[in-house]
Amino acid sequence: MNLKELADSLNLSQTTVSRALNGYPEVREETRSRVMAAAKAANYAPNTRARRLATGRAMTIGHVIPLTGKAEMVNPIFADFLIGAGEVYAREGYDLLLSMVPETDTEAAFRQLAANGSVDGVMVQAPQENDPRIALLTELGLPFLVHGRTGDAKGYSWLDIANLRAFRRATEFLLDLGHRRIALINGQEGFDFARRRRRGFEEALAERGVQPLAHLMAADAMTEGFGYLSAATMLDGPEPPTAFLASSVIIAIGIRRAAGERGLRLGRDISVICHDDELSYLNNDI
Amino acid sequence: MNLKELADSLNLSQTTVSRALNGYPEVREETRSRVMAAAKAANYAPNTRARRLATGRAMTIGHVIPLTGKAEMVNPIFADFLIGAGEVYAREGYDLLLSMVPETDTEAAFRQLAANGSVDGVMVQAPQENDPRIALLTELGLPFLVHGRTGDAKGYSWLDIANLRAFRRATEFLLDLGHRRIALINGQEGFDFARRRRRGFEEALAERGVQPLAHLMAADAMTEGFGYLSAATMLDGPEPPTAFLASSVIIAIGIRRAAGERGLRLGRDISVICHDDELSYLNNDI
DNA sequence: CCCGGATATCAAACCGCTTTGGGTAGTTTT
DNA sequence: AAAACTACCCAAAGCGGTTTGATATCCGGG
Repeated sequence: MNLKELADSLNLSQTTVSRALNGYPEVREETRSRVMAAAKAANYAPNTRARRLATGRAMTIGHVIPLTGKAEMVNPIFADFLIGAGEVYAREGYDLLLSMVPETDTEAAFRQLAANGSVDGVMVQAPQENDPRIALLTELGLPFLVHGRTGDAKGYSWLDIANLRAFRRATEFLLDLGHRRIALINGQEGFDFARRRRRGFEEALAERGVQPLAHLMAADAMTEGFGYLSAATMLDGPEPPTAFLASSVIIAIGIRRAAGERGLRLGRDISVICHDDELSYLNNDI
Repeated sequence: MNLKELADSLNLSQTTVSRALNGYPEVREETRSRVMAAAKAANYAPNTRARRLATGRAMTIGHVIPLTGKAEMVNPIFADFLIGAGEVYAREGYDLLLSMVPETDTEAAFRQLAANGSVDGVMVQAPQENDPRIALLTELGLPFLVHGRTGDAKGYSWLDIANLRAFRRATEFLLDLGHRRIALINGQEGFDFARRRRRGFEEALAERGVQPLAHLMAADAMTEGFGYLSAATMLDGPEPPTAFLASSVIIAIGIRRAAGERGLRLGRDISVICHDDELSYLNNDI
């Protein structure tokens, strides 16, 4: 059933039926309800492809996921973000287009999206310092929103959390508990969020006159293995940490493994604070 | 730059340009290369919306993710599957449309997709016994592929792994090692894969004349907390297991936590085999 | 009674591509 | 030399909606 057939069956023009369905005012209420009823009865839904061509809007937001060897973009936090974004889009009548491309092809992918008009805008996740995607998208005129920020965060829209403050406060909390050898196991430094977190950590230490120890700071893709190896090395070292600050619950699980192997119990022998610890399948409260 | 402009600039008809770009034979090689060059120079990409309307194909596969309270569909295995599917689609020129809907709205979502033609087909994940989605999609005539299977697995296309055999073999392996009290911590029984896994487990036990113990079997959404609580209960019980079979690495992490708290070391004091243990950020080899 | 202004509806243009159904040379058959 | 192909190219008709620019009717004001 398409618009023409529906209109014919009602002895109305396509114009009127279209307007009735889309809530335009220039149609009598009685006519509108007749149309609505007929549409519902016929199980009519406007063809998305036609509507998109006619309106010039794709009603779709693109997420371009660069596939690197590293796990960063496939990590569970990003997956959760994706789900949340999808929910919001759906609520507003937008679709979510997921585009998986080898990292080296991201630029081509964006150019493609901009040229072929299959999305109205894109989400940019995990920006690096001076992320080339921002300049590219600006040049292409393809609307975008950055999840995170970079540089002076000027000239584009972004949404972010207070990474620096979160880590400063967490560090202060550990310092208040008396810890002096605090380890930071962070995400890859290339990412803005990781740098902000480190700054927060360092600022808090500096404020209390505590020297940050290079051997108690690690940064890499946030995997369990990385958390484990880093923690193991630190714990076996000459000046082992008494507390850990982890950038992800996945890292924290690795820390727990390393600690456990050494007979250390979290919360008793050693303190761990971890960020991004709310994953549906990794509940943090049992 | 659209097709008309490109054609005009080349003094050719839209027909010829379109055919040249799409590799049709009725166009001279010289003309084709001229067109190709001009298209590249002008950075021309056919408008997706128009192309989709004209061809009647959406060039898009839909994944409808029901949002339940439970974590099942958001679990990392599904996320990994999504990434993999997206890669394949991209390779074939297809997009991946992600649709997050409250579980109660799945039927409406599928009807919508079928009526408005925004996808050419959909992927159905984690089927339950006699999954209503299969009947619905068949009725709607919307092509679909089931990841997993259910019932007699007849009358539709599916792809699946050998769940039953994997768990039978894993169980046999543990039996060979001398284990007799083996625990199974499984996914929700509503899902076909979980039932198959249990069958494999039970068949292996039966073959060796070992009684399956009800208190050593648990099934629920595969979270870390569930793995932890189940393992803790079992280990503290009167007949604790000497080995665990886990349906997911997430569950296994919970088992490890419970074991660790009780001074048990995996691989030394207790054996654990887990399925779906290959997640990029949860490397299993360190 | 005529005119201006709502109100409700319609025919047709348009979005940008694909595809159908010719047409025109030039070449080969008969 | 006419008939039958072939190789290339084109105009125009879709695809199924939205939107523009009329048209027809009715009503109140001057």
